[in-house]
Amino acid sequence: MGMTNGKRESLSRSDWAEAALDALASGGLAAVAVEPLAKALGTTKGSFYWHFTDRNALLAATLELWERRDTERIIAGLDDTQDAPARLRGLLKLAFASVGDGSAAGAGAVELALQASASQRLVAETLNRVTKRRLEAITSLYVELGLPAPRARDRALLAYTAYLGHAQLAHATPELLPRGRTLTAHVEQMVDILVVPGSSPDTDGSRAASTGHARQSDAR
Amino acid sequence: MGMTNGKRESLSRSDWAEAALDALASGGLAAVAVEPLAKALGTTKGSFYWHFTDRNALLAATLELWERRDTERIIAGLDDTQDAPARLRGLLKLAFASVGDGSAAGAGAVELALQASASQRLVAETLNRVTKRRLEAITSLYVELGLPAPRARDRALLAYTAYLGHAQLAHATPELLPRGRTLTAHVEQMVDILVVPGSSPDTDGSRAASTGHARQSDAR
DNA sequence: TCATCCCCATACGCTACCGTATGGACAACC
DNA sequence: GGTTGTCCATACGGTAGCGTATGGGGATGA
Repeated sequence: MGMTNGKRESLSRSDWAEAALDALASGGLAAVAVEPLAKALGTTKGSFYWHFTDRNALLAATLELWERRDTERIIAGLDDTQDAPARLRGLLKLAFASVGDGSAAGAGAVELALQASASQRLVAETLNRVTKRRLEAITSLYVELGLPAPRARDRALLAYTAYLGHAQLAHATPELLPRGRTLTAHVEQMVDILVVPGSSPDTDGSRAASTGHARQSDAR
Repeated sequence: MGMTNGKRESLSRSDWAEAALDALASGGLAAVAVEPLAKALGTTKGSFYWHFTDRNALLAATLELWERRDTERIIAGLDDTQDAPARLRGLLKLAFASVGDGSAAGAGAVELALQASASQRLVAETLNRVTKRRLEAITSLYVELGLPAPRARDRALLAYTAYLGHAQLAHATPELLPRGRTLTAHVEQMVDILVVPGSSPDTDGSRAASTGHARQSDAR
């Protein structure tokens, strides 16, 4: 009971949830299906319906797993040792970069799948919680930057909105995004535009941040 | 042959495509299914398989219908009588607004459905064409604003990215978006940030727009 | 050694959808 | 008024997935 190691012993509830999360990331919500997952795990439905009552139960477990990890991730992503502008820049750059450089399914795959299936109540609810949490985190960073609360909220919305759209583009039409160095330059530029502090453009010089976007020179 | 009026005569190919487009907008790609559509049209599969060889053929017709309309729409959306900044602002505001004020499925419903199903080759291809076309249109507007080509492209990407993300938010988690007047204000602000020309912050005074972002126009 | 319980395999029925086959209703035309 | 062609209804077989039922293997404890 509670063996979380995955040799080839008997499967556990979380093994199924893990596999379901993978399937969700790569095949969308429809891929979270009992029989295909059983095949992928090298077992049969018999196993599944012992651990779960329902496909819906699996879905719930999967969503919870994702939500928990995401919450941890967002907390870990905020490096307390830096000041507000650096943290904001870092967070945004990390988010935009994690989307997937153009080829393989990046970190945002799950959220895109969920976004697409927001008609499901369970999905909609977790999505709401996660999005709310993220928006609050970004908003508070903008507040630390000196923006008044409502404006900070607006900026956070814009930033998150850009993140979502970027993930969409990277997933659906990667050919239309720049690649390689040009991509990172583009991300850098977006972050620049999204961050623009109210007054001081660069508080500390310690950060080598905004590498050399200055001119966006490279014509490629 | 070619009767496009929709009394209760015999159905035509485009009747099916039309219905499929509706289904696509409201129920996603999975809703473009023969038997359900037949039920919705008050007929049976027999009719469908007379007009189409395949479900795939229906999909192709539906995508083509959408693409054609979208192309017309984007052309119509660009009002030639105005100058570049006004056209850009108008286009963006129209796009952001058409997303759906928060309740019913707005104009962007189809694209979101397609975005979610970009694994399908047919979908990916049309999506590519449409996105490419849109990006080019936005880019050329930024060029008219005086930006050099590569920067214009970057700004266009950011703007389109914001549009996509906004549509996502409006569709999946509308509760997290402001509503009513606050929403329009937010859109206005986003457009302000997205438009910021390289040099002249406000070419024409006719626009009462830019609510108050006045400063923080990036030096450079 | 035998009973018990955990974990899984197999077989079954059910639903939803695809695509095919076939036969008609109905109008147009000769 | 029979023929032809258009358009649709119905019936059939096939696949994929859900959920249930039932039985069995294997460890564990008495």
